[in-house]
Amino acid sequence: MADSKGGQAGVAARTTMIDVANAAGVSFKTVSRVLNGEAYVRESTRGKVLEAARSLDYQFNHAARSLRSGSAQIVSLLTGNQSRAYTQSVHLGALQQCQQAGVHVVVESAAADIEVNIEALERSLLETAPMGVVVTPPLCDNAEIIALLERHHFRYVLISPVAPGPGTPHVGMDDEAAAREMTALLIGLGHRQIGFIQGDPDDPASSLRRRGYLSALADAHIAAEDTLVVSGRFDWDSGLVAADRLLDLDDPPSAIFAANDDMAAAVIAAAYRRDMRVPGDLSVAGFGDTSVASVISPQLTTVYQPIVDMVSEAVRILTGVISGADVEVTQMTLPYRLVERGSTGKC
Amino acid sequence: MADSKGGQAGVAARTTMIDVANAAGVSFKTVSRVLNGEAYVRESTRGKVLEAARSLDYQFNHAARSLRSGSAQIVSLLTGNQSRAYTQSVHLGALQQCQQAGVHVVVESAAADIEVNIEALERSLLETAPMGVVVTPPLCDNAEIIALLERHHFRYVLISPVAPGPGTPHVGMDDEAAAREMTALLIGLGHRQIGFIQGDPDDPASSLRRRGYLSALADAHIAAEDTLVVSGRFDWDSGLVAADRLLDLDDPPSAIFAANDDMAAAVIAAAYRRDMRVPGDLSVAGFGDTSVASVISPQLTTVYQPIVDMVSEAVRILTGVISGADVEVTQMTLPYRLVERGSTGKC
DNA sequence: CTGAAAGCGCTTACAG
DNA sequence: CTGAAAGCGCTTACAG
Repeated sequence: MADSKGGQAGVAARTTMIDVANAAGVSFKTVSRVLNGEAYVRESTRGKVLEAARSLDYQFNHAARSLRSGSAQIVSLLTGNQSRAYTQSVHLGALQQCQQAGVHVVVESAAADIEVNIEALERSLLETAPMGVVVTPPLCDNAEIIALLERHHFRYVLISPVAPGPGTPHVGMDDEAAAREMTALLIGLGHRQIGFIQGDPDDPASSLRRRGYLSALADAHIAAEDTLVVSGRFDWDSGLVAADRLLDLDDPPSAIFAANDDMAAAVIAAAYRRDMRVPGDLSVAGFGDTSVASVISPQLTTVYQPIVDMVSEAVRILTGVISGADVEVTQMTLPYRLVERGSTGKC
Repeated sequence: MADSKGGQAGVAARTTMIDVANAAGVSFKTVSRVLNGEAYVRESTRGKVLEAARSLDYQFNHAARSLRSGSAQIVSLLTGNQSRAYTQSVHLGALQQCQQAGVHVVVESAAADIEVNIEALERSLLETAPMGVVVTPPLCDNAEIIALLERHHFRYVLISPVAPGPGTPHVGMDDEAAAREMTALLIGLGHRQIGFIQGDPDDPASSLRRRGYLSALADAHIAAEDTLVVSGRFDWDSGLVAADRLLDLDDPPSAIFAANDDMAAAVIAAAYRRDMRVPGDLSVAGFGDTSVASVISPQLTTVYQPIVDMVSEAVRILTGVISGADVEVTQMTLPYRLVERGSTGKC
């Protein structure tokens, strides 16, 4: 009775900018300004609006925005030449979060030969006018791409960059710590002669993992031997070649740690071809916990890498203009996890 | 000069329902009716509107609809317990198409024990009120689920059902023909003693593939032997057991065709454990062309199954109310493709 | 079977 | 730094 305005009793009407404006004592236009991160809003006003939005549990209406603004919000996904499993995970993470934010995903895949395509990329980005760009490995460590993004003032978040500049928004995991921990696990099993297969020697992620490997050896006072570190290119074939190099050594390793699962799978294949048993004669560890890890024999001991979540968080940073926090969090390190399966055993 | 109405020259204004209405000579409300598939529209009117929409290349504005109607459009994804790779592909296909249609995806995963969960599923579906439901294997052949969907008049599309009722909307591929062709490939390589590893014997998809296998044998006048068909459960472990059963036969097969890639990977593992070479001593073929197929040694000869596309098409059927066609296409068979890699060779 | 009016929740200019 | 007005393209009742 007290409230005789329209609206059905019991049905909570959606909270709109107008409600937030009333609660904050400003016009709804000001609410719009704050929520869109526009300049020229007094700091105290901004605080009141954010506080009101939070206490009313205000949900932004993306449909209304895109109807009025006449253009869909877009997040661009810059992907390089990773494995199929990796790329699928990246797409999934982006799509999941974007659909929730009412944002569209546009995939810009850059081939290996960046130099040739950088102009096409620039044109496409300018045309698409994304509200943000997610840059995945190995592109996230490409100075030319970062420079391009900076030049045009695109907002962006890097996934798993090795050397992000100070303040550069990024989401990743601690590759070095993960590799160190995995190496320590092997050492704990009694292995002293541990081989490491990296990706391209100058691949950023790969070098972090190698660093972790070396530091675990140092921690255990095991001398690192150059011959025990060989290079692949992250694919299965190169992993096979690398494994053979290690197993052909005069003093071959009793355990091999590969910088990704595909190469680790190849190590197991190489062992079988030599009638070596895994883990009886050779322990094998991978990195990534991709789907291959659980469908090879024996199943692979590896590091779970939260790719879907990393990309998801990156999109959240890009799309989440309304954050309660005073300082927006734009750098995150997500937890990894060691997954011990059948491919590793005591020495 | 002739057109002095507002709007910037050169910038094509978006085509709206009003434009379509003018072109068709009806009110825009009628256009809305037609495009939403409402009843009570004269057939001739419907035709005119559809024709006008097509010739003007009208694009429906989802933002406007959800703003006005106050609720997001939702497609539900009913997924059972398939492999991780399969599920990821399903999600990807749905998300890709839904984002384009401005529709949200809600995932309803049903555990193996349907009976227990059917009520929860019903409640959730009623609450979500999706505009359509995509049902993936093995749920797509569950009579109880179909009955539930029919009872509440949900629109739905089945993915790869084995025995869809007449007129039941579904998207799939010809599993039987694919299996027949793969078996014929093995026969063409000189194999006569060919083992087959199915999933659960009563799994619908599995039985189609077995049928294809048997019919290829018949085509080649090769007598089928019961001992050469063994059952797994689609996972790696069961594939290993099944492979051992086949290889332990007095007259073991020279080739083994597994009903999915995971089990085929296990066959290769089983062969290595016996010091058999693949394909030298044993040819192995899989089904699916999932990511594992290219990261095992040797790489797997298999059947490419377009899961992402199948789900994508299913969503398109569910969301695409405006179809130019007079009769809406709700049944599709997508092409498969044999992928010959290193795991098969001459006998 | 078809139509005229109102309004969903925002952003876009424009004005102070 | 802040606000009042108009309108994006549809759907919802309601009326014929």
